[in-house]
Amino acid sequence: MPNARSGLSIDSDLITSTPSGAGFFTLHNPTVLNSFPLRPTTKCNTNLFPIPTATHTNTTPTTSVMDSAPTSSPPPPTTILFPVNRRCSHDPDHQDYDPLPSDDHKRMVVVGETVDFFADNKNVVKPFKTNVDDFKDSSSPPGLELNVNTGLNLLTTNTSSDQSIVDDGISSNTEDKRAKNELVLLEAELERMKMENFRLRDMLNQVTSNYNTLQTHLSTIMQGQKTSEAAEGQHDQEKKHSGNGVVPKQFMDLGLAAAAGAVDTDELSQSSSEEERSRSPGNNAENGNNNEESVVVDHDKKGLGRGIDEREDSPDQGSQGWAPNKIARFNTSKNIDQTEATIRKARVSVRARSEAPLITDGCQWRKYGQKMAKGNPCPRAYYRCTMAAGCPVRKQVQRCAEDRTILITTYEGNHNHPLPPAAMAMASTTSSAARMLLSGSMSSADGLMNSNFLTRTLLPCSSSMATISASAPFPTVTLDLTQNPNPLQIPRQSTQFQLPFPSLPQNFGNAPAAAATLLPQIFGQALYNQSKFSGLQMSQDMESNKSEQPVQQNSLTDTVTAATAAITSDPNFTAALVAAITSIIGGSASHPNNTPNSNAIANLATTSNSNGNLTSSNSNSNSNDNNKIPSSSFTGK
DNA sequence: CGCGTTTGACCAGCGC
DNA sequence: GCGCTGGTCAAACGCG
Repeated sequence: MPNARSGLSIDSDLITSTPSGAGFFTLHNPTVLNSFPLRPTTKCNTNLFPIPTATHTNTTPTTSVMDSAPTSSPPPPTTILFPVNRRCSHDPDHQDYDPLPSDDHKRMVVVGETVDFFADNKNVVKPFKTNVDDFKDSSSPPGLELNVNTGLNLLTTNTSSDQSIVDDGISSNTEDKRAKNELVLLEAELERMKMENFRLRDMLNQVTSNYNTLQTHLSTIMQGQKTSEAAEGQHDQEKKHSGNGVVPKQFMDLGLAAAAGAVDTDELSQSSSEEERSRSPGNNAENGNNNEESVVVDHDKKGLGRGIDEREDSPDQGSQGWAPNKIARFNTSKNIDQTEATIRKARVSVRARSEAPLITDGCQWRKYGQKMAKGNPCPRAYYRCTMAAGCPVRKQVQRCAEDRTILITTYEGNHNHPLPPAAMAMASTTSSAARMLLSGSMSSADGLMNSNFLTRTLLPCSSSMATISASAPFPTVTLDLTQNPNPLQIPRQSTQFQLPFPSLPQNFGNAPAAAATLLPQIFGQALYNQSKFSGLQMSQDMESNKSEQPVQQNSLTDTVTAATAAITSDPNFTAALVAAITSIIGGSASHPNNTPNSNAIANLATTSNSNGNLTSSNSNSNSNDNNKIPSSSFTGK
């Protein structure tokens, strides 16, 4: 079980970054992460309804807080903490705990009692009463009268000890009035805060309600998609049996399932039908001229029967005794695997100028093979993710034939485990690319509409930073971080569009590996947004047929549209991006050893597995005899 | 000794 | 059907 160890503890791996086995979690740069404008931040503001600090500050050290929570750390102080009841009940036990001078205490208690009392009488406040006579107004509502009386009684009671000091009538009255005014103001302020809290609470409830509604709506959409998938799958099967397979449709169906990420029992019928096809050599043979179909079916076979599950449990290796459970596991996991297999078809290729044998992407990889690829004297190395057992993610690393300083890393698949922040970038890139491309295939048979649509909507600028190919056999997103687009890549692409980061390339020369590490984060988010957007667009299209909550859907789509368009077209985004990268690069240059940035850069620049196999260990291994090459072919320059 | 890499072999798809 | 090619496997090997 080669993955057993590496899958144990992500955290420890993250921190310690094992020197061997390509453990290189290096992008722990808070500056970059924080300055990255698209990084989603989910804050849970627990202080949504704060209590006025003024009142609170005055009362914090009183016995009321201590009495309320004598042993444990006090919770965020609220009006509840004020011991109104205790004081009112004159509990003698708590008198002893009062450390305050009597005067201070009086004031505390007055405020506290009033506050607490108002908590139970929210709707009876006249916030700005300043005249004592108003409190004595007999026409006041009962609640208010209660308030007034309470305040007065408390004040009277608690100031009784001061009678000896303030004995004369006029000054006493003046002081009284002033105190009452103060009290009333405080009450009014408190009430205002309460009302504000109520409003905020309402807003929160509304937001939550909207969120739940949208979630339900999304589920409904997914359900509808799955239903249509099943129908389409059956339709395709019929067509295939009649010798008229519809290749894009087949791809679309799987892509839809993949994009939806839905794994439900509802898919069982469809999955089984597809599985029948994939397991039926007759059908495959009949459609042998259909390359796309073959790819899909074969991939299913490999991913399900051999590729993924076998990697987890190695049924052919005999020692695990997996075979008896094979059918059961096949059935239970086939939906997931099918989705996964489809996602795996989409690839993200990152071209970066780097002397390092690998670009740092935050994941742990284990090399499992190396081969010579046709047309490239440099061998291609195959890696699989070892952060979790059975993670289906693979990557291929190969130097560009034309310019061996360019490292081409191709990612495939979705991680099935939590990822560190540094790895989230590439993971989101790959998964988003897969979803985007597959959803693009869904939106139109050739994927052109989606690409063009996204180009218009999200990518108003133009550069040669990234290209997306929806062409067969695998839809591929190529992120070119080398500023010079690969001349070999572009002609192959049937459709392409570019992501706008015009200011970045000049920085890459200074720290290509850093750029190669950071950029996937950016692209990943961009692609993620595009994916979401395209998905929403698709959902909207589907929903428009159903006429179900069109306003809400439009609203959501518009919101996303506006947000993504603003983000991607906003020059501030590019500026922030440049600043982030510059901070890394600059930090590296000026602080070679100490700063986190420099650590990141150091790791980025020297990143490799312990063996540095791509550069130094010859990598002339080559299973195909007709592809053998000199051992120095993979050493970059 | 454990773990990761190396590397020859194997398998399957695809084109001719 | 055959050969080419890409992808993967797994025993051997090396390193710490």
